Amino acid sequence: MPETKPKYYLTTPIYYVNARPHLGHTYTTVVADTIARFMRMCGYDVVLLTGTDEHGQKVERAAKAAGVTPQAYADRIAGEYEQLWKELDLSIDRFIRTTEPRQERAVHRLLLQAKDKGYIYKGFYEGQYCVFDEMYVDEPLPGGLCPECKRPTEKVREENYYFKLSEFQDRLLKLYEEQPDFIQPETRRNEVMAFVRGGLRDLSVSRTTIKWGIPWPDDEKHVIYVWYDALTSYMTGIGYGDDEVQWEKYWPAELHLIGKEILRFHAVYWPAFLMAAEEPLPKKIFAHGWWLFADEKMSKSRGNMQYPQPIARTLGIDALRYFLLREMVFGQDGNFSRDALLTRYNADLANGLGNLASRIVAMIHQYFGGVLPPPVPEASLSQIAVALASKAAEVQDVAVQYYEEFKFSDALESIWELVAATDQFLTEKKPWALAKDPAKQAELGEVLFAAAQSLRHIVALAHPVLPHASTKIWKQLGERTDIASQDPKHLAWGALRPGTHVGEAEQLFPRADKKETSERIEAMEDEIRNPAGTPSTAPPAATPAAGAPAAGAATAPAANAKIGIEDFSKVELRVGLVKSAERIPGADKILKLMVDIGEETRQIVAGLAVSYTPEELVGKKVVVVANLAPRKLRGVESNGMIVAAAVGPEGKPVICTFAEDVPPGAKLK
RNA sequence: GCCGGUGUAGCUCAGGGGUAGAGCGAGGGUCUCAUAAUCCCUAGGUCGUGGGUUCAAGUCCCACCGCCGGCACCA
Repeated sequence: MPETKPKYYLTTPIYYVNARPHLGHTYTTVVADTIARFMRMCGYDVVLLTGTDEHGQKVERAAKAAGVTPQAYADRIAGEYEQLWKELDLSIDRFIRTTEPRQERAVHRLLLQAKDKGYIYKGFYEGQYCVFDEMYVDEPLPGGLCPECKRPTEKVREENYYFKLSEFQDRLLKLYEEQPDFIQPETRRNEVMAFVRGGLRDLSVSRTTIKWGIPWPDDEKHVIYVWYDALTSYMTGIGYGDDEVQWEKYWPAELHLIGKEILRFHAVYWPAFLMAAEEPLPKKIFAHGWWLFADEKMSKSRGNMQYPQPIARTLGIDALRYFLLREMVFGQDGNFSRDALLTRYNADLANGLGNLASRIVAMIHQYFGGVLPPPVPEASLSQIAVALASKAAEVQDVAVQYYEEFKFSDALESIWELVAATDQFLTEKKPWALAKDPAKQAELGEVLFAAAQSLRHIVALAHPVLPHASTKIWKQLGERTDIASQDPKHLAWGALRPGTHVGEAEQLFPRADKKETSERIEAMEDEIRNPAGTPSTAPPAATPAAGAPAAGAATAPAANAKIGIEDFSKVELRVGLVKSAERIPGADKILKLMVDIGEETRQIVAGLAVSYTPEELVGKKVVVVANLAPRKLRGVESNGMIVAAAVGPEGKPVICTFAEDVPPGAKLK
């Protein structure tokens, strides 16, 4: 027994808890999970770490806005992360929270190691400070404006501890040169090198303006800089300062997977911190790109936050994973759209893999009573089966190579070449025709065996990306072995065992009606973005064209909590008279209404089309939520909401109207 | 502003001196085992613009335009 499995330690970022987990976090973690699964299949002893970074100014402030303690706030968001990873069934081995006691011990230890070597000193930070954003501003022009909020800045002098980053310039450059793949992709490496060549200033690694953090050892006025804290958690998570055996075994990390926005911290500060403490350096930092939405970065202020749950719950976890890995070239930015998601889903998963599995399994049932036909002796493989077998071998090599290079989209593309080749193979060999001729039973068996074999290759190779669907198909083929322990480099053609019973054909990826599914996903997203009963925290109509709550948006609502009259009075309800109503092209559930609410006529988009025709609504008196922040639905701006009862299992809307005549604009209380 | 990248079929992109490619979408046809799935055929695109080098340029050089990223303490 090989007890000396090589180890492979990889990390996602330790996510900052000032935001709820969204598609971006999900992407990184899904990539990490895919690599972890692949490496496990290849025989590595894999540890995948993720976690939450819970200290710092922004958390302190968000907690204050939510009216809870920072710890309570962090607990809530950290819980959301843990719950999401669980829902997505990610193979996470360790979860670290920076507010755990072991983290403080670890951070102190790493810091003191650096301090003992003389890399930490006390100094003064002096510069223009923005009180509102609580941050120092570059280019300390006295009286200059804050680039973030455009408010005047003040000159501030703060006592800080410093890290002698300036001493590491040469050592860092040497690292990047000697280990060219330390930073990937290459453009990122170039950026970092240019940055480091430009000279490094010492880094202040403590703050006195914040309370929420790990206290400086023996100087309680100071709190340790969040990045020093967060980066150290990669070590804490595997036992640094806590479990020496684990620590010795797994450190250094083979891979830190990050988003490009936090590259510098990982590629410059982190190795410097480790050099200072004389600890081994991680092997590789890989910075991936962002998901863009209509070419915009996802952000709360743009109101285009995208969450993974609606996709996972409508199309399945594997479909979400497939899309994320197939659509984005790893390392570059990618565009997310629901349309692209559904196109990929239908084309590749439903029509492609799902249909292929279904036709093969169905034919084995139909023609062989569900018992896998006997294998083909190598020598008698027909020409076409030989071609298919060699295609499978080729795809295997290519896909493995791509996985190793983290080129997931290429890996999947090549695996899908085998899907297409197998479909072609069936089209050419026509097993349904062979089945009609009793003399061709053996040939029929060969064809189906070869097709089943090819499918086995496909799902084994796709397993890191599609862990659930691949396992189901694996079992449908009568495999008793564990797909997760197949070595993708050594898949044997002909390894299927004949005579075993194949499972029932199951539709793993039912074709999705684009329009209907898209609307379902959108509705679920709205629900996550603006959970029912959450008063919008956005200032009334202050932000243009955005429906997302502003600061403190991470506030999750306490479910069904009682509210006081003062909360209710925040909602402005008015009588509205529907002046006109029309359908919106491409949307069959919502209508665009013009509603007279007294002093003005508002454009409101309402989800009433399933219950009412536009004609029915015109002239109706309705209840309007008048002070709702504007938002866009299907590209059409909506400035308010029509109150309606949700009836029946589908929640069909029934509008609320008045028994007696009321003037438009009258307030409800 | 400086540095780097990028601009190719409706969409996403590959191709880096020698008669323009793939996937998806769309149109037509085919089979019927299968999820109205599969398979086959159909893209004539000034390869951002203008110069240049060359027998020959998406492919090399120069300039310009558009877009993206980086240019330190924001996770």
